Amino acid sequence: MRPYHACAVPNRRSIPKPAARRLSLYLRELSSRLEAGEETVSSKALGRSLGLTDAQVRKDLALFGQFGHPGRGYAVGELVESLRRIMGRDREWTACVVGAGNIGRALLSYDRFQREGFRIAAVFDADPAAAGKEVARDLRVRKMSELAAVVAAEGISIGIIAVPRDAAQQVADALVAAGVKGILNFAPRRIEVREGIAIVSVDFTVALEQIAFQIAFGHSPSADGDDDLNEGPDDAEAPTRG
Amino acid sequence: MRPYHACAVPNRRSIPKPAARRLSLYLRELSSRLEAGEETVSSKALGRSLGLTDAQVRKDLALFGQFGHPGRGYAVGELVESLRRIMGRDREWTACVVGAGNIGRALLSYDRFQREGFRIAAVFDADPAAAGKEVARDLRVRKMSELAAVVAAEGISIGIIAVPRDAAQQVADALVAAGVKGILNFAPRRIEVREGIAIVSVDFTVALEQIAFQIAFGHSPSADGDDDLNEGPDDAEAPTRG
DNA sequence: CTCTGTGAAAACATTCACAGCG
DNA sequence: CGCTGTGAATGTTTTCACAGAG
Repeated sequence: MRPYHACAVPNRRSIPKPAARRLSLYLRELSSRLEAGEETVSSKALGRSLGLTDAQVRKDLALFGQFGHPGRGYAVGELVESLRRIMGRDREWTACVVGAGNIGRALLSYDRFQREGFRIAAVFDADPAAAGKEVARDLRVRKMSELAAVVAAEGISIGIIAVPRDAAQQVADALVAAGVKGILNFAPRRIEVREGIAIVSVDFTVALEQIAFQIAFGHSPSADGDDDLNEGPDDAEAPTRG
Repeated sequence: MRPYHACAVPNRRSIPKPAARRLSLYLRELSSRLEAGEETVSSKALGRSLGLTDAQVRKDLALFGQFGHPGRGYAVGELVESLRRIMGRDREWTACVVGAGNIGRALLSYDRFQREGFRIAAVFDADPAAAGKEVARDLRVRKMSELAAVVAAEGISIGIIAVPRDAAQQVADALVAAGVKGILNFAPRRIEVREGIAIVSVDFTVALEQIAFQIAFGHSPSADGDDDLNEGPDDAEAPTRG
């Protein structure tokens, strides 16, 4: 009896960064197929949907255990469950948004977060004039001075930065001091955090600029006519601080 | 006399994808230093600001020509100008947003696009009830049926997809048919376009999921305590279509 | 015969380390 | 000296190709 569907995390280290990003894609595609009633899927079919080779899919999944059934493929339900556990998606995450401007408010209205198990429990803004305003379903803007207390009280583990560039690092420091374990940054600059804090950045201007570059330069960077799905938001990890 | 500050594009191919992403970071940092009045900068200083090694910075810049002055560093003004030209940032780009929901509206209000030379000239929405509404400074929502005509009339070369998942591919096809050369996609799915069309995706849920994974897994993917700035939005290039 | 898991090979990207310019 | 540009060395990720399970 081999341990099919067994160990969730064999080595617990050395997950290639690109593979980590693709995990999200696998989970999404698999969830979609599960909903559609599919019971099994081959690495080839999965790869095709996502623009990846079958070998890539198998290597990635094999990082976490033996999920496949030779000759048959992967059991969709099983795999979804395993991936959810591996990625920490089997629990609810509580987050807060800092910055009640355009981006902050758009994120608060973004249903998908809620639906996917990311609950936004609080909004903060530095502008005293904004404090107290109801900015989304039963969420009032709070003062920055309340940050630490609210993070603790609500059990917030993820902070979302939606403030202007020049305030971003300061806000990040405050979030970390308040006890969050990860930060999603929308400000257009690099954020430094001490080791052990997860940080991922999403930068609209860089994204647009990449398009401009590709058009102006007349090529997809590297790999000419090749297909190429390059998943994953900008993420930054920096030790030189703290 | 060696051709300093000469050739803008030597090989015009084989720009490593990660390098292409870092170009945006260089330009941003350099612009900031230019504004601050700095005249020269070394690869080491530049790298330090961005969490990169000096060698990396030099390699990246050397892809496009000889910009540095041995013993002195890089002339900030010169380099900014060159990078802007290389990245196509020396001209204005005209874009349109499809989808007047939360994300679409937030993007329309995002001043930075305008300031950086990306002009959003039109908004479209499939909902007939939305048509005609003024959704941002002098921009009224247009019907999807007007897409092709408006793209042509306004000289729109970039389309921004801010519609729900299930409509995204269809919208992408319409944009390409209308003549845009690049697409920025905010819908949570992979978009396929024919070769020659630039596509970059930004996926909020994947971003959050990466944070959850890092926290749940208790590691930064690969490279343990190492510093690591991984710039760049998800981008997708797919040939298998059209 | 289909499809996985996985070593071995290839491709790709980063860092090192140094010659050479100013 | 300080600093660039770059070949050579190292490290990382992807692809290949095949043994073995069902």
